Amino acid sequence: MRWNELADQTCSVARTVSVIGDRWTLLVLRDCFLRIRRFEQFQEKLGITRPVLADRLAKLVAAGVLEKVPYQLRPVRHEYRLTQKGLDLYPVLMAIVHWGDVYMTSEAGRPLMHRHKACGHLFDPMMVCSECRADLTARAVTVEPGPGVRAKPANPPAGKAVG
Amino acid sequence: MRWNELADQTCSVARTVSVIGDRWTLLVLRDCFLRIRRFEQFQEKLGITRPVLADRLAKLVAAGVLEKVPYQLRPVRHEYRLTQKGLDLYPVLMAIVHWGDVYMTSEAGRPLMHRHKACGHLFDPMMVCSECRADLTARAVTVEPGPGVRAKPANPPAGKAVG
DNA sequence: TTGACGAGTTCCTTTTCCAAACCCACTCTG
DNA sequence: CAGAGTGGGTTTGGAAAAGGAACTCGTCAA
Repeated sequence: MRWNELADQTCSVARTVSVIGDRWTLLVLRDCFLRIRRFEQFQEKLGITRPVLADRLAKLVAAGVLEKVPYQLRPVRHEYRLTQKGLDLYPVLMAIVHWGDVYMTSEAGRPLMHRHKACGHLFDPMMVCSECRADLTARAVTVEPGPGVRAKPANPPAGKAVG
Repeated sequence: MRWNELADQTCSVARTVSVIGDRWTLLVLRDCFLRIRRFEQFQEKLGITRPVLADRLAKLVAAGVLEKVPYQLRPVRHEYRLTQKGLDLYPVLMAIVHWGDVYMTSEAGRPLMHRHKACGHLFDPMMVCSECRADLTARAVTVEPGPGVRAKPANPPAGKAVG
């Protein structure tokens, strides 16, 4: 299966992975959330090669995750900003950061802390059920087919998730 | 930067990406959460080639995300199960699924629905602040250096996240 | 008119990935 | 007990992607 076939699958994970399922793309997005916006900044901070960076940025723009905004004319220069679609990837990035903080941190401790402006506290991200707001775990969830199940269901018709 | 250098970075995203930042790995994990456990099942459901599947499973086992458990002897056969470390990737997968449901779903609707056993409702996953339990957005969070900032800080010393 | 800057391209080498086929231990069937 | 079947992988080359360094293209400033 090639990258472009992924997007055609009847599975939200496959479709999302077709956009962000690449190591460099995820690192570029991390930097976007840390307010990096310009080609040279990305290149220096990431240590990514220029051709790969140009390719990833173009793909993210094509996917509607970033937009290219001119910040000066003569010569025209652009910066890359997260769109709302891109901002909505925040939970994905935060979930990744949190897992890394828990399982991949050196003895020195986590490299970055997060503070919630609204309540003022340092916090960890938590995933909860939208209906009852209880903490979510894999074992507490079952899956059911939705209206979009069709053709080649990469997902099974039904069943518990994990056991 | 090569894959193995990623894990050495002072950044939880980079470290996590060194484990799961690969399209096949994410799809394998998706299937793990859907209770797929055996080599042949993964291979058939994913359409992944055998060498790549063997490689990804071995890496996930090495990373402690999956464990190889014998389910029969003579001939000995193993299945791959999520460890606690692997189960804790659930928020990452759910965040990915949710974003795909919102932005990548065809007109037919989402392919899979999730039901929370505890409350009985179909739900969406939400990310909230562990301290005040309010919904989290990128704009509501600032980052600060933690104790693990050192050497080559791939993260800036401080600053708001997005604005 | 030479340099510098920002944002990319081009070109070539090295890795990594993929597809099909092959292998191996063991069991079952005739 | 020969041959086929099963589960779980390797081996082997060709295709795609990543890495590295240099080059291009407007524009301005010295």
